[in-house]
Amino acid sequence: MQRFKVGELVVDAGTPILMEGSNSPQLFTALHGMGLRYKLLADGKRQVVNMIFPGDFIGLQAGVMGEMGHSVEATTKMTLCVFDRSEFWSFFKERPDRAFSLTWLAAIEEHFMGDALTTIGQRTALQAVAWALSRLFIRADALGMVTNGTMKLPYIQQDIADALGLSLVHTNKTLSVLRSRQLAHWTDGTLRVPDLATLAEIAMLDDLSARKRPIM
Amino acid sequence: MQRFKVGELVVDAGTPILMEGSNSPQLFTALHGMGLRYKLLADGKRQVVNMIFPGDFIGLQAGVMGEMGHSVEATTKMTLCVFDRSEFWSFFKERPDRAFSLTWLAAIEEHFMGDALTTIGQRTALQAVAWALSRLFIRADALGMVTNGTMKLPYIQQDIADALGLSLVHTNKTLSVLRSRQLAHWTDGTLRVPDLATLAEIAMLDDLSARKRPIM
DNA sequence: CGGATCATTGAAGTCCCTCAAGTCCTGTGG
DNA sequence: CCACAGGACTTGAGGGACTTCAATGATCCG
Repeated sequence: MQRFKVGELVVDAGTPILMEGSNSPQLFTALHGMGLRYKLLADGKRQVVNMIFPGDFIGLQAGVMGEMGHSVEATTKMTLCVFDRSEFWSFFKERPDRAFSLTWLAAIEEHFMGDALTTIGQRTALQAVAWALSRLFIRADALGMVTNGTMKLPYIQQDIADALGLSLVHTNKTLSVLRSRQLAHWTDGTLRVPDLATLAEIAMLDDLSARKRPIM
Repeated sequence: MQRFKVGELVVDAGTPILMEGSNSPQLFTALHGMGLRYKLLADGKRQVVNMIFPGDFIGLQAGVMGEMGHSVEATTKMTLCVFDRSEFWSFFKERPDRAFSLTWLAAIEEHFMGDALTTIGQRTALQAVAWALSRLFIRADALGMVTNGTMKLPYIQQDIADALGLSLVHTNKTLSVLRSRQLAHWTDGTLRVPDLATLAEIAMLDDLSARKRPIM
């Protein structure tokens, strides 16, 4: 990958990285920090499409379709590995193994979004929040970001609300239910999950293992 | 592609094609007919993830991850082009251009699902139904399946309801609103859209053009 | 100290869901 | 040929999960 790497980029929390509809000349891999993918509607409503963890590839749609379907923003300070979009094609020709990995990543993303769709469409608020926290926790655990059953979760309640299609108020109340049931304590940017099995059961999550991901 | 093509398959309406969690040895491209991608929840709820049109590739997730994230079912009689999953990798090595197309398709799918997520999460029932019908109509138009402002739409109301996370009853009532406003008449498997611009405006759809798609 | 952001809580309202009938159509079998 | 069952669509009524409105407290910062 070094051949295609242009450099590294460090951005502050809150920095926009890619804009929906844009055709960025640069693609990224998140090295440190966390971010947010989201779409904005004409009336100002926001749908959070996904959370970005270290290792995530950013800009696949721009690379292959020439246009992003969502915006990307840093939630914490992030450092990004920068690639040149113009090298994208030669990448496919010269490194079929890496091209395969890229497609794999795209498939994982599609898989996740089908799951998210099911959550928003079919799960209740309690199930949905439990689902979101479970997924985040499992993902973080696979990355070694969990110690003593706790992890850094640097988002605000509005982010989760926008991810689940719920109002901020109801998200808050739902979180407090999970807290009172001793299933998930998320305060001050730290999430503690004492009983993942029960949380996942509420979420109707059938697979507690993290999906294997290729790294770009 | 002929090299990888194993044969053709004709299935009746209602036939399951791929199952969630399965690792099918075969991948498909839809040649004729229409289908449905969906996920089932433990409590029996169903989320329709996408509608399948002629030209759609089926089984990418199985091809690359070894496991489908959703089930696929034929809604009408379908004829499928069958590929061998075991050839998938050599495909990437020998035909980087086609591999690129495949990734492109995956990106399009991801793009669509982000849009769908936004619909279910943020749009009202009326906007959501308008969005769904607009998308279907635009997609069909791009495939030449629209004549005189009408197209075949061989789904039932429950399918759309499950796609939008709405109840059947409310979907029905919302459809009748669009009908009374002369914006979309969908009866007997035929959809007529006399005023796409207005329908799309209700849906807060900003792009009336169909996305260019590579064919596998 | 004023302003901004975020979390929290109570109260009122509404969009949508569930329940319940009833119609229409098709296919099936006596 | 008619009775019956099943599936899809339709419509009304009531209830509930969630939204919106509103106010408060906590924390941080220039």
